[in-house]
Amino acid sequence: MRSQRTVLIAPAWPYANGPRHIGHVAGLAVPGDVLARFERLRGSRVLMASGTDEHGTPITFEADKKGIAPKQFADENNALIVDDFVRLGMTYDIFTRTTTANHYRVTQGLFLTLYEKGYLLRQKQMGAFDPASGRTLPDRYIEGKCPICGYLEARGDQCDNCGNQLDPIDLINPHQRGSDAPVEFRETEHFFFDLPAFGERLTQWIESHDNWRPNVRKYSLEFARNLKPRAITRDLDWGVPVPLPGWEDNPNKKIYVWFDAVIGYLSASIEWAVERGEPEAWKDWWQNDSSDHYYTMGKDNITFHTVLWPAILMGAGDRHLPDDIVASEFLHMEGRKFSTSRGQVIYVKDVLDRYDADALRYYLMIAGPENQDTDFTWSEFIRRNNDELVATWGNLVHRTLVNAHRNFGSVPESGELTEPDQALISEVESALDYVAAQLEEARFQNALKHAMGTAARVNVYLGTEQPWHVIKTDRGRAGTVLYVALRCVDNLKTMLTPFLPFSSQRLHAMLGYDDVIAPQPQVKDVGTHRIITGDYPQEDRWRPSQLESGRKLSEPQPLFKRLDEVPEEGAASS
RNA sequence: CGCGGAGUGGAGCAGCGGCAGCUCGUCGGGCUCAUAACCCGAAGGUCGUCGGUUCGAAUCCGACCUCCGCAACCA
Repeated sequence: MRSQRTVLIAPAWPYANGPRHIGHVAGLAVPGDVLARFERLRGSRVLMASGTDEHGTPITFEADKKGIAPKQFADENNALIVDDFVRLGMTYDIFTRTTTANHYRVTQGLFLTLYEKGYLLRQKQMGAFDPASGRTLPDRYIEGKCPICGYLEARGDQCDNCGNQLDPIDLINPHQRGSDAPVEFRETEHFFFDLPAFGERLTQWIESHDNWRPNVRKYSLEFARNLKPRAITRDLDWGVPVPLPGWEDNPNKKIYVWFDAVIGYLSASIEWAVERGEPEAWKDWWQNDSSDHYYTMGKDNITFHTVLWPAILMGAGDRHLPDDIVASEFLHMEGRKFSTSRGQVIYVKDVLDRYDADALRYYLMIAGPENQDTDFTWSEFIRRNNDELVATWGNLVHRTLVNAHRNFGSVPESGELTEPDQALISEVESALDYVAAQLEEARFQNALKHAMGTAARVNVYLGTEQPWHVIKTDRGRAGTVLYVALRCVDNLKTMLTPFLPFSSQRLHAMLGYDDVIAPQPQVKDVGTHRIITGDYPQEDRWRPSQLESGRKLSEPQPLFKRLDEVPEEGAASS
């Protein structure tokens, strides 16, 4: 009897400044969904909560360029991202937004708690402003002549020519990026979060997590060793209002986007609980020592989840800290880093318009940047699909089902099992345990490779036993071989369901089952906004197949499509 | 000397102290139930460079070279 785990899956919040490319979903969304599906399949109580991150200067900047309000810009991008994620089969229990009343309330509540406990410091600093709007200008939105090397287009934070770190106020002739608009420097007052107050606790806490990937651990420790108070308010008209007298009504003071974005994990959990009519249910995850919290993200987001967010949680008190930080590296395309500004992008939508979600999910999990930066190429995508997904797994399923369906129409009776029969079954069944152990540690590639390798073993078994020959002379034995193969396929289906939910559900039906093994998310309108949610079964089915003889098999259809065309490079770029 | 990651057969990756592995590709063979799919065998690497520790190093240590990331907004 396995004890039920209570698991929070917290994929990083995509920024609503445009559609998502495949690098985004490789790091945060797909790994999170694989974990969530796996945990639900083994009966864990799962809450997967995320949403779009919609505040901050870049949103206002992009909205201004398009001549629309920030909220409208965020609305449009949220809709695009929601669409991508639903098509990818991301089973969020809730995927919401940072522009909801609930999120504002939770963020302001945490702000006030930290304020009352004395963790927020007021400090004056020099800030850069756009004189026209009064908004903060982030360093990288300022350009000017480098005071060190004289390069004309040095950015406020760094000179791309000489590589020196700069302060925007030192630039000669500073102006706003992409225009001649002037930059104004003036004194401004902000709240700073007293991170140094948590330095020691953070260091100890990080050191205690030897299960984290080494780069996450080392990088975070280094960061935690050198903490400075960090601004959590900005001069901006777009964001969560600062909940203090004199600030609340100031149209140009808002909470800094990084602070409100990480709070989303908690606020979304609360929204989910309220939405389902159990307003206290979020506490089972957040005020429960024995729950497990997995955060999935790209490597550039590590310190937000290992230092800043934990510090906020420590400051607030009585909230569960992250348990595992599943940070991926970066995905490049055709040798170059993805870059929206350079048009070097493949959007999720463009892939899904042409290929099945499972093909993309497979590629991202088997060849994605789990341990190091990897390079996405179309030819490799096609090859992985054809040589691995179609040839190994798809073909095993198809040849097994075709033989069984054609000759028996249902799961055949099993005669006495030979030693090879039993050896194969036990090998496949032990793969269930191995894959589970790997997934528990977020070692996706190991898990998936092992499952695929096991599928190859079943192909060898069929090649050796040759039921299509044996049936001419010994129908009983042929039936037994196919029974063994079907049971193995059934087990492999279980292992692969977290990775390949769409095809696994179809296979499930072909094997004669009529229930849902791989549920899919839905979009729900909750009045003020739309969320991704779903009703996902959570029962322990990560167990050896009990496939019974006589179960009717339906007409087998190929699980995956073989792809012939290699698209031209950049075909999906825009 | 800012900090952290990574450099392994043609391609993509795993291994991280004990004869160098996997998938694909290539070559040869087998099979033909299956989406020209499946199976067997072979060739191919002095594991970025140089030095050190060790009975023994891809694996530990040092130096160097190359690539990537870094406090928000391209994950």
